[in-house]
Amino acid sequence: MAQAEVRRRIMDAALEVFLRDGYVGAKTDEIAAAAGASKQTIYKHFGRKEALFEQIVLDRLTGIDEIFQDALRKLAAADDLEPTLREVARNFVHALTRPAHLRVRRLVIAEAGRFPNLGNAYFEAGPGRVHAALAAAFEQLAGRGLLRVEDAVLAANHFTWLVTSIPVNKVMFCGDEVTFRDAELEHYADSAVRVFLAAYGVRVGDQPAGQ
Amino acid sequence: MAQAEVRRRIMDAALEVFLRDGYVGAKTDEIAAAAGASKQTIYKHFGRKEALFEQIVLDRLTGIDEIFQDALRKLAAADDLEPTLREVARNFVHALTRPAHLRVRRLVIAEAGRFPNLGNAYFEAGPGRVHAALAAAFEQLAGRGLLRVEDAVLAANHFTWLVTSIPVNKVMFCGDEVTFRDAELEHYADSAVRVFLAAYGVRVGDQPAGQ
DNA sequence: GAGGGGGTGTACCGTACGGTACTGTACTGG
DNA sequence: CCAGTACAGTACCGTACGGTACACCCCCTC
Repeated sequence: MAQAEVRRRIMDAALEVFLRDGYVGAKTDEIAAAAGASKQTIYKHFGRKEALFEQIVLDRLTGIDEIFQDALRKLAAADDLEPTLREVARNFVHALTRPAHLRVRRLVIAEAGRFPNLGNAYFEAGPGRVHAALAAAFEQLAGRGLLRVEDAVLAANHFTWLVTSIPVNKVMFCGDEVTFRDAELEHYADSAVRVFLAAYGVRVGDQPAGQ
Repeated sequence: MAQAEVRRRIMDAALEVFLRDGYVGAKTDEIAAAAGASKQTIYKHFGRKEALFEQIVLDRLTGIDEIFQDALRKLAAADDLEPTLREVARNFVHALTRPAHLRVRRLVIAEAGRFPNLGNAYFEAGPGRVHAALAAAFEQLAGRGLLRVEDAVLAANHFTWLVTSIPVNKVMFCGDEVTFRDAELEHYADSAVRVFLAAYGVRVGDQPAGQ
């Protein structure tokens, strides 16, 4: 039963070629060569180039957010907010700046015009889910008087983009060879948390859970 | 002397086709048809498809930041910080969410792998320049005791991404048919300013220009 | 009114790519 | 030992695209 293994080899090779050349620029012959497979086999498994592309991108989407779910559960239950939030932020920035993630992000953006449903699916499974989970955590924290949050989803957006925008946008334009040192990423995370808490944290003198 | 006019017609048509189909997907025949020009003329003017593409993108870069320069000069000299900052933010978010800008942004990101110099040039001429100008304004404001800013470039990044990230990222993934109502955009701008000032504004009881 | 620069239209060339057909082969189960 | 299946390899088809060549045209200038 080597079927699954061949299929995986094809998908891995195809992902690499699609990431490098884009959907139109990728050649099925090259994918076959890179996979060490026959073009015939590819078409047996996936039917059309489009289907292969969609399968691959969708495949990369499953479980994007699971990495954060436990961190966010911990966050919602945290008593010591600032260090926990800082940990979440560092978590975020490290995970989201991994080349494996950013290259897919670039590819999806690039092909969002040709595959609108893929763009939507990516946004839904990625930022959408993360924002929702983060907003839920913020609401719990607000309920416990540890955060002053009026619009939790907005706050989740602010947090996420504060943490990740600088490195992510740089890579979007300047390619994958841009890398960041850990200290740099953590500086982004920490300063984002500082800004976030200045706006949404409770300060001495505030009423416990007021808006 | 219709030379310049034909050239412009070609560039306009080519931009449209490139934006719709990407670099590889765009067909020179189609560009010629859309421009009402002959393919021969295109190749007389630009030589190769790559050169045409680069010219067009570079052409869209000139003067990106000029829109903001006067607003930022006004900001640096402002006495009443919050409303001025809010005006700048609304300015930003309206300008950057114009389809004409976002589609080019998507295109550049999409082709950053194939044209690395274009990605760099875009980042330099766009976000780079804006961040630099904004940072200069923040430093002046900090010098006048109206802002508490340690790292002005970081603060400029925070401001910019706080203001624009939500709509910009949505469009990146979900295509150009996503539009925003003015009220929505201004809500993003205002809430971004609120967060920014909570972190970087001076509060009663702060020493005049302290860190 | 001859000449030339800049343009259009079209036919064309070479190549390359998505997708298919065909052959041969290794493995697997009965 | 046989049948079936999944695969590699390769040749192939049709089409399409980047780029060029050629014929013709308009307009301006001397």
